[in-house]
Amino acid sequence: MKQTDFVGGFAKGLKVIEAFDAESPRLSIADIAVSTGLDRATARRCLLTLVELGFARYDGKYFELTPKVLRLGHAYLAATPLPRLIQPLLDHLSEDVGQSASASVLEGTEIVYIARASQRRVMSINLVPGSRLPAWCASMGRVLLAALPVSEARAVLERSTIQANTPSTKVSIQALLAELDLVREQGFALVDQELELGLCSMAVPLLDTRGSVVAAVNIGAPAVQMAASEVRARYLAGLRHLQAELRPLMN
Amino acid sequence: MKQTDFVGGFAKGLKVIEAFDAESPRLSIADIAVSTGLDRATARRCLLTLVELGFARYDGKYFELTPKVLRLGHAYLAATPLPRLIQPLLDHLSEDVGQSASASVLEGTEIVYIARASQRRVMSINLVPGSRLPAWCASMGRVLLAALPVSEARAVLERSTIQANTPSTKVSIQALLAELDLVREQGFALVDQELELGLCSMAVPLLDTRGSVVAAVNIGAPAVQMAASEVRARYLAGLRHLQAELRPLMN
DNA sequence: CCCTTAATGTGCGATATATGAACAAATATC
DNA sequence: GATATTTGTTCATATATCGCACATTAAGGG
Repeated sequence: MKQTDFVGGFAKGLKVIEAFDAESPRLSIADIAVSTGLDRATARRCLLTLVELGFARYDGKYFELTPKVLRLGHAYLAATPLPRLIQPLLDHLSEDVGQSASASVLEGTEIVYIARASQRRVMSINLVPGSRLPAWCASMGRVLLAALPVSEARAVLERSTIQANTPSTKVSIQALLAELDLVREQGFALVDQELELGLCSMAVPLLDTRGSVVAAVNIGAPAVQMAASEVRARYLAGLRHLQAELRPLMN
Repeated sequence: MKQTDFVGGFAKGLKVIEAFDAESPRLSIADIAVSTGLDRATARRCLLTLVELGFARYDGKYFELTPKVLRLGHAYLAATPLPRLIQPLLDHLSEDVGQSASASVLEGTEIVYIARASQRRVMSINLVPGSRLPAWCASMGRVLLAALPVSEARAVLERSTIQANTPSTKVSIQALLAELDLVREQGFALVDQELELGLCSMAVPLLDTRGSVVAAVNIGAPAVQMAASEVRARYLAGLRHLQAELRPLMN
């Protein structure tokens, strides 16, 4: 790529949008300049541009994003075949088994939810398309990591911030790599309360017609109601069925 | 705003992202140039920038967005207090009544979903935060329009593309304005199969501590199970309760 | 209340970007 | 298979942006 094929102002503006998060929903010009590393003047121009376009509001002191930015994320969901194809299958599966079902893809060290059919909430946090979880401790993350060459999977794990969320959490890279071997061998991942107490989740990979892993799908169940072995017995068939249904549609 | 306080390259790049939608998930450089009105050279530079940043992929012919763009929309959901405050209340309400509950805000002529707790699917389309519906025919849209000065509400209606979705759909601006008067008077909107056959939905406005309408919340029910009058009898109290719970939190 | 410190706004030269035309390459049409 | 048409890429140049330094305003402290 040539130097002239890159629009710096665009890249900087996107960094500004990404600077807004839960810890800092309202940001001043100086805040943005610090967190993005941009010059204050540049940050200010990007912010005023966002305001002008209706993506942000300004009260003279602080900027905040408007719901219009959801348009951008939605452009992906509306435009990409995979989320649209998966959604009805997830709905069906979720209703069949009476538990929440989700689909996600790998993005760096995290999984990104691209579709979800939710039943009663089990997890402490609400998941919607666009939500992210660390790959190493999520069932779909394990499935997606297992699909990578071992060296790449290891590289992702080494870049991840690994910490024990519960007493059961596997935290050593060695243990996680061994787990990925197991996942690869059996064709599914079962995570029993490693992410959150009371949550047991099982995932399988989704393949396209060429056999490449394009996403993962999972079912989450309250661990108080059933043991991990029961989760496997009850939900594996449904997941495999969805896997088989989707495959011919993806090419 | 001064001329120099606007970053053209940023604005053009955002237009490029918005150019992707369900009808055109994969776009060539020329496609983008046409749909955005940008010069082909400029469109190309924006697209290559997106690829460089990981927001898009390029196979040498067509561009498509990657899940990374969900980051942008999610920046709003994570950063804005309203969606985060409403979500647990919606979960609770939804579970109580056994129907889906949602919250949305007005954006031009459309409502944008900012939070949702879904039960079994009633509507034909899947709704997630970021989804949009025309305001004039949705219960939350009616509530949000009713909160505007009449002249503004009329202006929005006149800009809207109004069409009969079902035999019950109110399509005349006059009828819709009368409906808004009723909504304003009774403090809620009840839409009985005007958007989609078999769907009945009721909404109330959400106010902040100063009494301004900041969003709307609704419950959707299958019309085959219950008449509109029953929807009102069963769900109004729950909606009002949520309304009262949220108000002191919004300032 | 004044002084200090920090944050925001502004003008300007250096630098990077947008433009449209020209060319090359690939498709479509006949 | 030759021609027309669309598409992608490159280039020179006019133009807009960037980042710095300075001016201005607001905030905090004694």
